[in-house]
Amino acid sequence: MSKLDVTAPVPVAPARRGRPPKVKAQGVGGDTRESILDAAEDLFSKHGFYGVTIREVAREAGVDTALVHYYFGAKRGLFDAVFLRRAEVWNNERVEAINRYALANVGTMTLEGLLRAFLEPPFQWSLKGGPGWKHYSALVAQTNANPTFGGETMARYYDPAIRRLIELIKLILPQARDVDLYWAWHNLSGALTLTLGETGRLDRLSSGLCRSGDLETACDYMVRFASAGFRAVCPPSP
Amino acid sequence: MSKLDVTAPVPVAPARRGRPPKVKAQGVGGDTRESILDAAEDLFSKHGFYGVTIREVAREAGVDTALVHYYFGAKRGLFDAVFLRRAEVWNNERVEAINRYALANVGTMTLEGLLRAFLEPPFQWSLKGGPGWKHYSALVAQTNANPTFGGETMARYYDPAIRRLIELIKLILPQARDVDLYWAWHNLSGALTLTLGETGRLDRLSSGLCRSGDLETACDYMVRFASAGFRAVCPPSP
DNA sequence: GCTTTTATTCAGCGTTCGATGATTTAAAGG
DNA sequence: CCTTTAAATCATCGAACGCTGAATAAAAGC
Repeated sequence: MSKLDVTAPVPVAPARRGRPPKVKAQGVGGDTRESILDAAEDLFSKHGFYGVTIREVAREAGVDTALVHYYFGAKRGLFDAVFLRRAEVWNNERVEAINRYALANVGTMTLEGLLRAFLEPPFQWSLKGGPGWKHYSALVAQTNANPTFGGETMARYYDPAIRRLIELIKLILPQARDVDLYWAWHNLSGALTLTLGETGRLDRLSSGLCRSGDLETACDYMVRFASAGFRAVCPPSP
Repeated sequence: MSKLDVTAPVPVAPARRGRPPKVKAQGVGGDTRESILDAAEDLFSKHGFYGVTIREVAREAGVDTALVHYYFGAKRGLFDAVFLRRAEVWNNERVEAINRYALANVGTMTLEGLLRAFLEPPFQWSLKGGPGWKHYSALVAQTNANPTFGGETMARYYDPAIRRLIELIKLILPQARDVDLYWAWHNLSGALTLTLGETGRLDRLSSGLCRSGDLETACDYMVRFASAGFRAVCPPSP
C-alpha cells in the first residue's frame, strides 16, 4: 500500500477565475477546447455515451464542468463534436489513397492492393497518430456497432468513402453484382471494427499467441482474408 | 393529434401489495423473474449498461424497482444474469453442431460445411427463437465489441466453443498455424458480431439493396466469405 | 482608455439514479 | 392452525446527474 493520500487536495492549479492570461508557448498547453475534446474522446471510447459524465470529462481535462457546456452545449453536442473532429481527415485520406492507387495502376489493380490502400490509413493513424487517434478508432468501432449515436456523421462522411471503394472494386471484379459487394463489405467492415477496437478478446482467446495491439499484423491478415472473401462471394469470371 | 391523454392513470393493474395469489395457467404470465430478465435484455441490447435505468427495466417488466433488486441485487448483477441466461444454450448448440458435422463427415469435411454448422445456430435462434433471442444476439454483439462487461462469461462459455471450432478446422487445413487460424477467426468474429447486431447500417449504405434483417442471406455470404478467407491466410497445401 | 467580447470558475437548482428498510400478502412447512 | 418463508409494493434516502445564471478576469476592438 502506498502511503500517498490521493484524496488530499494537491494544489497543482490555483483555479483562478476569469479569462486566463495569454501564454506565449502555445505548443505546450494546447487549446482548452481541444483538451476537452481529447478527454471526452478517451472516455467515450472506453465507456460509451451514457457511461461518461460531464464531471468526469471536465476533471480529466482539468476544467470546470460549466466550461464544457460553454463550448459544446448539451452532452450530446460534445459527443457529436468528438465524433466529427477526425471524421473528415480519416475519410479524405482513405479516398485519396485508393484514388492514387487506381491512378497509378490502371489496368493492373489487384484486390489486395486496393484494399490495403483503403485499410492502411486508419491502421496507421491508430498506430502512429498519438493516443487521440487510437481512442477515436475505438469510438468509431463502437459507434459502427450501435449507431444510436453518430448515425448522421456516419452517413455523411463514411458512406461516400465506402461507395467509392466499391466503385473501384467493380473495375477489378467487373462481373460482380452490387448486392454481392455490399454484403462482402459488410463482412470486412465487421472485421475492421472489431480489430480497431483493440478489445483484447483475441489475446485471451489465443492465450497470448495473438496481440490485439499488433495492428500491422492485423492489417496484413485482414487484407488477405477479405480479398479472398470478396472473390468468393462474386460470380466467377468466365 | 390524438385526443387520448396518455398521462392519465390507466388502472390496468391495481398494484396490490404483498405476495400475489398463485395463478393456475402458468403458461401465460410466465415467471416474474424471467419477465424482468426479458425487459432488461431488450433494453440493455439497445442502450447498453449505462443507458438503461433500473426504473425503466421495472416499468417495462410491470413491477416495482425494489423487486429488481430483490432478485438480482445490484444493477451489475442484473446485467450478468441477462448475459448468462442464454450463454450455455447458445454455445452448447454450436459445439454439438460442429461435433455432429465432424462425426458425419469423417475425411470429407469442408470449411464451408463446418463453418455453416457453427454459424447457423445463432442465426437460427435470432430468426426463430422469439424476440428475446434477437435481443440477446445484439447484446452479445455489443459486448464482444466492448468487453468491459461480460468478459468473464465470454471467456467461460464462448472461448471453449471457438477453440473447438479451430481444432476441427485444423483437420481440414492441417498445414495451418495456430496464429493464422486465430487471426482468421478474429476477422470472422467481427463480421458475425456486426451482422447479429442488425444495426441497419448496411441498409442505408446500400440504399436498401441489402437488408440487415435478412439473416439467411447474411449467413450464406458469411460462410462463403470466411471460408475463402481462412484458406487465404493459411500456407497453401503442397 | 473605455467598452465589449471571450474564457473561465463558482454556487447551486431541480431531477433522476441506485439502493434499502419497512410493510404487506400469500404460499409452504410442520 | 400456526409459524416461517417467499414475493411483492411503498416510501424514501443520499448521491450523482445535466445544466444554468452570476460573477470575474483578461483580451480585443475602437
